[in-house]
Amino acid sequence: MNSFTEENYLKAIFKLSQKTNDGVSTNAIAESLETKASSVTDMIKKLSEKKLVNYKKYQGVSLTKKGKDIAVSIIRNHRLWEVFLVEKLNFKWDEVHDLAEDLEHINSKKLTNQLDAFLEYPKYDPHGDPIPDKDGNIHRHQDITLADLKLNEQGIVVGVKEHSKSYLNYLESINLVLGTEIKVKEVVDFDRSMSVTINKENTVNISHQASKNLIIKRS
Amino acid sequence: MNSFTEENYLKAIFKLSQKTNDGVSTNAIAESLETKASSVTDMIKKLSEKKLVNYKKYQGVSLTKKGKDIAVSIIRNHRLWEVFLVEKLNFKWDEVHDLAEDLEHINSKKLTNQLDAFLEYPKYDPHGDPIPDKDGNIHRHQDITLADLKLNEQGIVVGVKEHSKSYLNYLESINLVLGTEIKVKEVVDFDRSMSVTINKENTVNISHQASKNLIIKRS
DNA sequence: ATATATTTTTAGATTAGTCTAAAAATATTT
DNA sequence: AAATATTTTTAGACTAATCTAAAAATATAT
Repeated sequence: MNSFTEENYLKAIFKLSQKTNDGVSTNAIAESLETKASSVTDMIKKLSEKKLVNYKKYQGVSLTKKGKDIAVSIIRNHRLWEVFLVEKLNFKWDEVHDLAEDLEHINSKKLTNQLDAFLEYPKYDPHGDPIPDKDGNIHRHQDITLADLKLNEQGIVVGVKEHSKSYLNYLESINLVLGTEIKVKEVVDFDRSMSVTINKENTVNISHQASKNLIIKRS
Repeated sequence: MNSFTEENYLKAIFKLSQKTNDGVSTNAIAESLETKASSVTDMIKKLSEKKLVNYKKYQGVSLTKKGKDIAVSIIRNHRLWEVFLVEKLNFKWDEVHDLAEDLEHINSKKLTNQLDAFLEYPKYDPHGDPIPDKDGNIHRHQDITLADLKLNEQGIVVGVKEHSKSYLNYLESINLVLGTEIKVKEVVDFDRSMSVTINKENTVNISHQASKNLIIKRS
């Protein structure tokens, strides 16, 4: 068995490798887990002993098959629990992350799969992140954001790239939730802010900072 | 915040004080948590520092109000999760204990109360143990077991005093589940075994060991 | 009431995970 | 290519929770 701490390292390494393709650096892991580089080195050695990561001194680290399987299954747990909290227990999408961080470490294949069935095999969590299936397959959205849309193009909001409470609250305050239809009415050249129409009803102004974190499916 | 370990000590002390009324002994705690007396002494000192237990060397230990509140809320969590696992995720009553041991430590009043509401405020868990309410009140069953019933008396099975997989499996194999109506048809004097009729249908023989662990409500 | 047995506590060591400070390796600049 | 900066690793220390072995306190038996 692996400790919560080990699992959190595996998850962090998995998420960081998504971005880089390359080996993940000690410092990147330290930053992501809000710990010190020396602690990371220690833990990497331990994970390497357990054959969960590939590691050569000073060369960065990558997950082995075994390590990746664990990371993916924890992410699966996390996202299923988020769905449960929102769909069944009436939590808001900005309230579920921390609880899911704890729940994800409850280690039972049966629990995970029964929960999945109970929720009717959801494909995405409340933030639009894809839920890995039983076999660890992840169907990612195409990486198109609102900021990529040109004048008069339209799409459906299918996810967010930034998960902070403040961003999620802001989106909700302007009625921008998953499934919302959005159309670009104006693009301001100098700061890349946009005017967009939401659900063919109201029009709002959105900063580039906000639009580049909104994942869109063209429609 | 308290660690899982601290919470488990509080829970163990709470359960042991139910039985004794008196202060709980170091050895009793050690046995219940499958650890050593010396470890218990160390932890008791720590809990005492935190004002969660009353402790005087060599005099046994008892919970303070604060300690008791924590213990009860963990038991509430445990039993609510057991209901969830059985009612919503189709677990059997002999499969849920270990998972609930983990889930009980997820610390969120909101989660607990929303789960309670989602389950429609159950009063008992799948083994008939009472679920403490929001304010920590516990409505215990009267302590009558099948072994207390006389010839021709009858009652409803409302709980078990022994939670081992083997006992629970045995009960299920003879169709003895919560809610079953049971009537004493014969009591064998020398070994106190009984013949009982289950749901007015079939009649089975039950050892004293089995009957004294079955909690009954007279009917 | 003294001797013996049991229980509880203390002393000192161990393991997991973390940290700081310094050393070693790698990367960047001039 | 040497000097400087950055990153990574090592060395050694700390805390939480545990353990074994021995000492101290309490309980039981004769």
